[in-house]
Amino acid sequence: MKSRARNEGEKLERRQAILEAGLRLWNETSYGDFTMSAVAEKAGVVKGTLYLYFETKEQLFLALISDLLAGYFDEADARLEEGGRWSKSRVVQVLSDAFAGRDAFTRMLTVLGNICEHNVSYEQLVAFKRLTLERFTRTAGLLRKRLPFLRADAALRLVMQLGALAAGLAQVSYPSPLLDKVLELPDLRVMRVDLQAEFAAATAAIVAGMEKAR
Amino acid sequence: MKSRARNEGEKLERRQAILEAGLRLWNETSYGDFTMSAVAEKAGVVKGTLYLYFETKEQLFLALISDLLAGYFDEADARLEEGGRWSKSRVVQVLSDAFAGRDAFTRMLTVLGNICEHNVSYEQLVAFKRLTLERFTRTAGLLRKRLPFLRADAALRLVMQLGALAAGLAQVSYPSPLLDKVLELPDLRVMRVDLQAEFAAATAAIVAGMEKAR
Amino acid sequence: MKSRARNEGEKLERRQAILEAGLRLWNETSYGDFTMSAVAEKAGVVKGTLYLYFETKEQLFLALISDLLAGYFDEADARLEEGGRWSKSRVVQVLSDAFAGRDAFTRMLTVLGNICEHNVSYEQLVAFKRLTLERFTRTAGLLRKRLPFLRADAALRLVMQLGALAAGLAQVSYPSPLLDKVLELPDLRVMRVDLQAEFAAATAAIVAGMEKAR
Amino acid sequence: MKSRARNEGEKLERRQAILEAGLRLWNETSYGDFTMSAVAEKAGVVKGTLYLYFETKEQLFLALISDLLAGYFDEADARLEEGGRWSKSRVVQVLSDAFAGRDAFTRMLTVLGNICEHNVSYEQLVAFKRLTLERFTRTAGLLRKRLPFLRADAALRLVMQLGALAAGLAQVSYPSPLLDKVLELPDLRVMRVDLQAEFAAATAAIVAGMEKAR
DNA sequence: AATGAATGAGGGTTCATTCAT
DNA sequence: CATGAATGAACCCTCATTCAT
Repeated sequence: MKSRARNEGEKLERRQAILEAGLRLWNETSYGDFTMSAVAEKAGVVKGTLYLYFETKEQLFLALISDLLAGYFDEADARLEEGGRWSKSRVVQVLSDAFAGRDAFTRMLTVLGNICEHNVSYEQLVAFKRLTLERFTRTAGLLRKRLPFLRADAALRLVMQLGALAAGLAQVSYPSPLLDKVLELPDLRVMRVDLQAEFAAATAAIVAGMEKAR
Repeated sequence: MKSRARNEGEKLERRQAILEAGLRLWNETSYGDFTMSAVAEKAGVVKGTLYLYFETKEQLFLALISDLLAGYFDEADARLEEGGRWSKSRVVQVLSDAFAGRDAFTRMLTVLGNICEHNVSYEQLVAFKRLTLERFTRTAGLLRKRLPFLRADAALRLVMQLGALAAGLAQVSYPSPLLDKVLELPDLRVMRVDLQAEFAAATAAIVAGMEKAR
Repeated sequence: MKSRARNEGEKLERRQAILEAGLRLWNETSYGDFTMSAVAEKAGVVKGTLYLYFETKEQLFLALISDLLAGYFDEADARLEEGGRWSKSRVVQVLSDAFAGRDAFTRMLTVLGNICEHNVSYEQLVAFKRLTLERFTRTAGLLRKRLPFLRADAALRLVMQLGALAAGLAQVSYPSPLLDKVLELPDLRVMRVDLQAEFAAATAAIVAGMEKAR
Repeated sequence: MKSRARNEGEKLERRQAILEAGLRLWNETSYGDFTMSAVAEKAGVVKGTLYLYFETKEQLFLALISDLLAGYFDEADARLEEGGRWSKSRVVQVLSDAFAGRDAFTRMLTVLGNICEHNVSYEQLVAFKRLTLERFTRTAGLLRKRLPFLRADAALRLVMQLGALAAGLAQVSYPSPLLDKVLELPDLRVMRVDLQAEFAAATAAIVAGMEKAR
């Protein structure tokens, strides 16, 4: 990729191209193998170039996760704004459906904590947390429209709990090849977790419980 | 610690001493600083010695988490077996109380996924998953006694969901020093999570929801 | 600084502006932090532009040192040409006074050797050495007028020795922050060196010795 | 070099072997090419091994220079303790003779300042400065015996000034191949400096001057 | 059984320089 | 003439693991 990004727009494109390369890599490997060398290679770029667009590996990663986060909430929000009759189960469906095909996102939730511990600047972290909060808040607002029994603070809390739930389920839902083999043992098959299904079930329970609690 | 472990019993003791050293280290540092050198130093032993008792770093870590896991469930189970009147809220209380003072455990849930992906043998992983399943099952059984509306499969599912929830909440509950500073910003304070409280709330909702669904 | 230098004069001006920026930077940082990016930034210019005026970093540095060298000798020479009665001690005074406020110069002597070893062209080096020799010779001539016992070769030798002395003293006179702290230890305080004072003392001794040797 | 250093003595030997490799490298290259990879290669050892013996590159370098410093002063001191009649010129001779064959040492003086600025710990720097002061003091003591007109403080000052002189002369005495070619030009030949000769001349002058000043 | 010196492969990052625009 | 994105080579250093002792 020798062509140069000449203006602001092209710089953004290049940045995006790097992120896409990072995403492709992430889809193939675990965090341990997510190295800057590998990202550079995937992007057809030299390692140093990466540092023109991202100050550290962690910042790149944070940008990646920000995009994926936005992707999930964009879809969920869009569907929450659709018309028709709304029931609890439809809400649950929407929220869990939005995970479909977003393995990269959910797997990333898994390592998020570890990333934020190192090599990210205060400003970057603030920006990321603000972004997260913003999306949480927006979605919480939509949820209140669809689930009128929710109060404002309960709605935000619900989103945060669902986020944690998704992150936790992700931990066990994406077995490494080895774990995958392990879970083929008859007695262990029950430990297999289908993120979407389990998320839907737990979410349904939480929502139902919240309504009951009023 | 130059004395040699001459028999099986002494070997086990030494192994346990290493694990305790590892735990002490884990209480002081993050996964990034959890190096074999550091464990060895804490144990008053030399790096090579570690490999007489654990094939890899990950196996050591898995042993550590197994102990902590057992610790949590030992407490929860013991309290679930106590007498008196049982209500949903008492169950919830017991489950969330058992997290108190178990930061090492919850923090470890955070990195569990990443560990299991690398450098652990098939047998080790089988053993770990079997152990987990065993504890899950036992506790699920106790829960059925305390929450009679639960069916067998629902009880196990509940335990797994709660496990995921705890892991997910842990991700956001143990901020690094930097993140801690970030979360002092007034607008971001709401992103702070108290693992026990949030776990209790979500668990209550899930349990309530499950009862309703019958 | 987007305006273009259209003619020879403007090119020289721009070149000078870069050198001044380099000097400002040098006054703030050590050689390790003297990067082309930093120079460019200080000059309000882009990295590539630097290379329109200087072939390499070292050439830029050499130009900088040439200016500073000239500055020192301009002052010393001017004062050596003043009237009045001349004594050895007045000569010594003049030579050491000229260092006052020239930290940038003396600090640069410190790295001169390392620079000349790399990345400078034959022509550049010839030019620099000729410049140096020229200034040495001119000042040596003035010294002969003020210290009549000096012979021509002795005068030049004196200047060269004083140059070396200054360079050597500079090495120890500009402690890094860490070294500065080290030299606060009572027993090490004696290792602190005041360039001007020490230079004056040694110069006085050398001059006296040369007179005695006749 | 696969054999292992088994005990303290052998560790010291290995450490010494690394330093000797470093010295050999230093004799062939400039500081810019003095990399840990190169040292490792010269020592027939892997890069990581170096870090078993030295915490940083700079510490290794400091150890190297400490050895060379000791070497110079060992020789100078030994000769200053010899019997016979002592004159100023014999003292001067001894001090400048001790530089013979010590190019590595004098060249190192050249970069000393730059090294101490980075990546050396407080303790290391203190140790190095104490070592230096110790040798300075010891030699100053011997000088007083040989040059009875020297007072204690003057003797130490003399040593420090001679040190600076040597460092400064070294800067110009070890031309890179390119500079060497430059100094073949007839008009620049006079800029060539013979460290020993020039050091002797300046030292003679300083000593003479100090005597005169009493 | 215990040691700990040595390995080796790579980690992230920096920077002088180039060259397409 | 000026730009600045891209390069590429090297930098120092880390660490899980091995194996001679």
